[in-house]
Parts: sequence; C-alpha cells; structure tokens
Amino acid sequence: MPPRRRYDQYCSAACALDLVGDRWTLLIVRELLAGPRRYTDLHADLPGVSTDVLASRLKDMERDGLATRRRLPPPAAANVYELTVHGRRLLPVLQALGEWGQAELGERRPTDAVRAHWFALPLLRALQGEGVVEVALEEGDFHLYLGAEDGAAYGDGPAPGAVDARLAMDTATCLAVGRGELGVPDAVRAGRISVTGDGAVAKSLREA
Amino acid sequence: MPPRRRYDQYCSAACALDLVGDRWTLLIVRELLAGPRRYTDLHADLPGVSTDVLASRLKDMERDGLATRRRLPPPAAANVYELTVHGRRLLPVLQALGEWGQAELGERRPTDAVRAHWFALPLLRALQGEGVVEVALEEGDFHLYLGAEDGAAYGDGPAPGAVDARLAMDTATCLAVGRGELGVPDAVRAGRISVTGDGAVAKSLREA
DNA sequence: CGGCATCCGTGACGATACTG
DNA sequence: CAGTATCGTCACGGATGCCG
Repeated sequence: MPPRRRYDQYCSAACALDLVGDRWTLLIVRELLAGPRRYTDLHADLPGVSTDVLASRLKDMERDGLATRRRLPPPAAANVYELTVHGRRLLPVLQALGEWGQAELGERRPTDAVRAHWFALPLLRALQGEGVVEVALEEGDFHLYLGAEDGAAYGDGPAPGAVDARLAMDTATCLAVGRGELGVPDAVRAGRISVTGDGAVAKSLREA
Repeated sequence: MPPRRRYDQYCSAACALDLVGDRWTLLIVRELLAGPRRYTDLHADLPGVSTDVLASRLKDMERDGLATRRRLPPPAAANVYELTVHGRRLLPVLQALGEWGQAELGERRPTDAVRAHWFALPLLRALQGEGVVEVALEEGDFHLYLGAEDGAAYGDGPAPGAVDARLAMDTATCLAVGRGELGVPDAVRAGRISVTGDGAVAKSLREA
C-alpha cells in the first residue's frame, strides 16, 4: 500500500488539509455535524459521491480519529457514523468556509441539491442567546443548540426534546439572516419569520 | 471543455469548496497572503506541486476573482500574482484550518518542508496589540501587521518600512506561542524570545 | 531564466453492478 | 442496508521542451 498522498509541509494548515483536504471529506463532516448518520443517509444527502469514495472517506476519517462507527442497539439496529470530539472541532472551519462562500451563493440553480440543515451553520453564527431553537424551512426542519458550552451544535430534523423557540421562514429569509443582512426581529416585523414559543430565546429573538 | 467539477449543492460551504477545494489551491492562497509572488517563487515554496497544476490553479483563481496577475514596473520587470480583496478574505479559513491542524502537528519529519512565513498565521491570532512586528526564526524572517483595519496581514521577509517591535525565537517557541500555550512575556522571561524595539507593541509584548 | 505547454505513467474519482 | 468489485475517465506528479 503506497503511503497516502500528503503535502509534506511542516505547517498546521497543510497538516489539516492532509486530513480533511480530500474531495468530499469536509462535506461529510458537515453532514455529521448535524448528528449521527447511516451510510445510506450520507449517500442520499451527498448527491454525486460514489459509494466507494464515501466508504473510503469514512474509513480514513475513522482511522484519523475524526469519526467513529457505532452500532445502534435494537430495534433500530444499524451502523451509524458519528463525529469524535476532535472531528466536531472542525465546526469553525466549516463556518469560516461558509461565511466566505455566502458571497458567491447566488440564486439556486435547478441542478443544485438542497437540504434544510445546510442552513444551520450560517444561522448558528447569526443567532444570539441560549437554548434550543427549532427552525422550519420548506426543505425540512433542523434544530440549533445555542450557547452550548462546547461552542454550539445542531441537528437535523425536529428537536428530540424540549424546544425554547420555533422559527418558520422561507429560504431567502434564512439566507439573509445567515448573511447578517437581516435581523430576526426585523424579519418578524416584516412578516417573513414566525416565532413561536415563550422561552427567553423566543423573547430575545422577537425583540431587538 | 467540460464544465469544471462542482458539488452542485446550494450550500455556502460547498460553494466555497467548489472554488478553493481543489488540491493546492488553499496552500497557494496561504503563500499569496504573505504578499505578491512570482510563479517561480510559488513553485519553489510549494514542493511537490507540478508546474502545470500550479499554472492551472493560478488561472482558475484569476478567473474566479481570487487573484490577479500584474507586471511589476522595470527594473524588476516580472509577473507577480496577488490576492484580490476577495481572496484575502480567505484568511479566516486558513486560520481556522491552522488552528485545528496544530493539534496534529507533531515533530518535524526530515521530509517536511518549512518556510518561515508559515508560522505567521498562528502568531497573528496569538499576538495582541497594534503595529508592525518583525519576527526572526532560523528559517527566515517575516513581519506582521497587527490591528490592521481589514483584519490583519503579514508579509514574507523583513518589513519594508518602520518596525515597532522585533522578535527572535526558535521554531519550538514560535509553535508554543501560536498554540497559546506560552505567552510572549513568559517566553521573554524564560529567555526563549528576545524582544527589541521601543514601540508600544514592544512594551506590551514584554509585559503581561 | 522565468513562465508556462506538452507528454506520459499512476492514482483518484464517478457510475454502475453486484453481494452478504 | 451497507458496502465491495469493476471499469472507464480524469486529475495529478514528474520530466522535458519551448519561447520570449
């Protein structure tokens, strides 16, 4: 087996790219940041990735300590992949990339895939406060854990537990809020976001 | 000519990776963050990159508005590549990557290349204050512009103009400071950094 | 000599088919 | 469901050549 391709530079950024610079790797991390995922789910949410490349990346990530494979207990017996603590620390990298990429993200082309939780990262930066916020878009739901001690986190689908606030909006509004162009209270007043819930977060989101 | 390979996802992070996710691209950005560079300099500081890939990446970056090619006026007539404002905004991405990668950056292997200015990014995060700081390592010199309005910046080699402080240290010390494990004043007291200059930055670096 | 373009061998990638 | 096997294609790395 030939040694895997590396940059061979004594530089922390190059070293990081040795681990996560391969095609698809950072997008797999983005998926797993939303919670544990089965192989088939990953394959479904990453259109274009071939099965062998996905399997190979997951193996690499497991070997490098970015992710682990775990078998769910019955009755939901299935293998899920999950980020390690080390892997979850890549969240700032994806946030920086996403922040930079928002400038180029124009109108959606018909060939572009969309998943609701892809909007969670920009929203995490834009929203202040503390608590569990559930967000509903046309594409689906996701939930944010604001003010968590280990930075912040989010998950796909509805929140499994109690929810402090629930936001419903369309994609364009979500993008504008994530970009920082639009504040949530302003959007609420403009009728572009509906906020429900009576937690402290809900109040602070409704008021400037 | 087939359309270039893209992820086709309506996601700002994926969109960013469409532009800078190719092999070598982010390392070229890292090089250009240290100032304008000629093709040959880039090729020399990126061991392993083939000539055609380097030329291809530079063309892509020019087309995508990340970099520009400019001809220096005589007598130093030469083409240099330079980041655009948009390209310079990738600095947070490289900082996030570098911060994450520092955890894996162990001892230097003999096959690893090193350049002095590769240590500029971690130091930029670690150092507080405002002014021009010149740093001397065994591998060479670089200089930092702390507190610049457009974030921060740095350059390879000695500073072209006036210098507020000058630091000399070895690589291990530089890494520890960049990691945040060691404060500059502590390192000065331990004799691991020599600080010269009498600017405000020099004073603040000497004192806790 | 700087700045590429061309050629070639190898490995990575993408699509599909197939298996436990 | 969760991958492995196969195969064609393309990108990469190395060497060499060209041209101002």
